[in-house]
Amino acid sequence: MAVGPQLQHPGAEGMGDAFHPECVWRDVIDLSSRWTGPILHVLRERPLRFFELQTALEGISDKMLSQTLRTLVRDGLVTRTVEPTTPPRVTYELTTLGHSLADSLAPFIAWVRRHATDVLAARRRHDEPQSG
Amino acid sequence: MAVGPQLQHPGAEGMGDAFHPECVWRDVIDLSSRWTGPILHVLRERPLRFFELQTALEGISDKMLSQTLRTLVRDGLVTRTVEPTTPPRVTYELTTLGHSLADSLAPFIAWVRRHATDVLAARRRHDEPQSG
DNA sequence: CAGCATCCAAAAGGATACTG
DNA sequence: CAGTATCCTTTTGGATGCTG
Repeated sequence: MAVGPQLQHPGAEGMGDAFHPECVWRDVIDLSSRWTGPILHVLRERPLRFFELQTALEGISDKMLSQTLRTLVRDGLVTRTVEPTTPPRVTYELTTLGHSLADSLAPFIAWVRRHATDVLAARRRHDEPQSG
Repeated sequence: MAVGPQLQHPGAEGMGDAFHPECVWRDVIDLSSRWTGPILHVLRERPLRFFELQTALEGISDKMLSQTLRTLVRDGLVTRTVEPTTPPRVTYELTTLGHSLADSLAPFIAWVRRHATDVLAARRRHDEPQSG
């Protein structure tokens, strides 16, 4: 997704850097990763420990959870806090930046909740044989 | 991303169907596809022809453009109109549903515009060697 | 509990060539 | 112009086994 200036009408010269490959949103926040969105979303409510995230995100593997969390930490969206107990207790929490991102995703999530059935219905309609 | 009811606090029994695999947003609207978001976004301004989309979306291949558009049409988010001229003139346009989706994505896009530098800076800070 | 390493299967997606 | 078909590389991400 473009992160450049607002799109001029396509075809015009004014496209500017709106859609340069480097500006595609994927390079900034990788929503294309299966779990980035869900993790940001569950962390909105409160900080969570590793195993709590794993529970909340039914089906995520260790690998993907820690991998996605590492990216989020690296990008300044989530903090990782270790209490050096035995066993260790590691807590993940949204930063201010992460919160603002998660908030910006809320309308989209609400849209999916509200319109999932519409999309599914359209898909069914499209796929069913055009019999007379 | 969950499309179920609002998340209860994770770990509680009330998780309901919030994160069932079937409810992950990817199954409803595939934002994880590299081009779904960008296409929806450029179509917000006005209907576009195939080659106009290709121009606006610098770098997209024929294959990915037609493939992504087909999915969008199938899901009732975009209409495809063919004028049977020679050569044919095919126009893509957001449906009402598609517009509401694109609108719901706007805050996220605005966030990326505003905070891309923050993320990039955090990433640089994280990656640079922890020298003294 | 909180992970990392390795291996492997599946999906995404670009390049190229061809069609009505 | 507006695609489709095929090939092939890259990326994603699950499974399994091991560690402090």
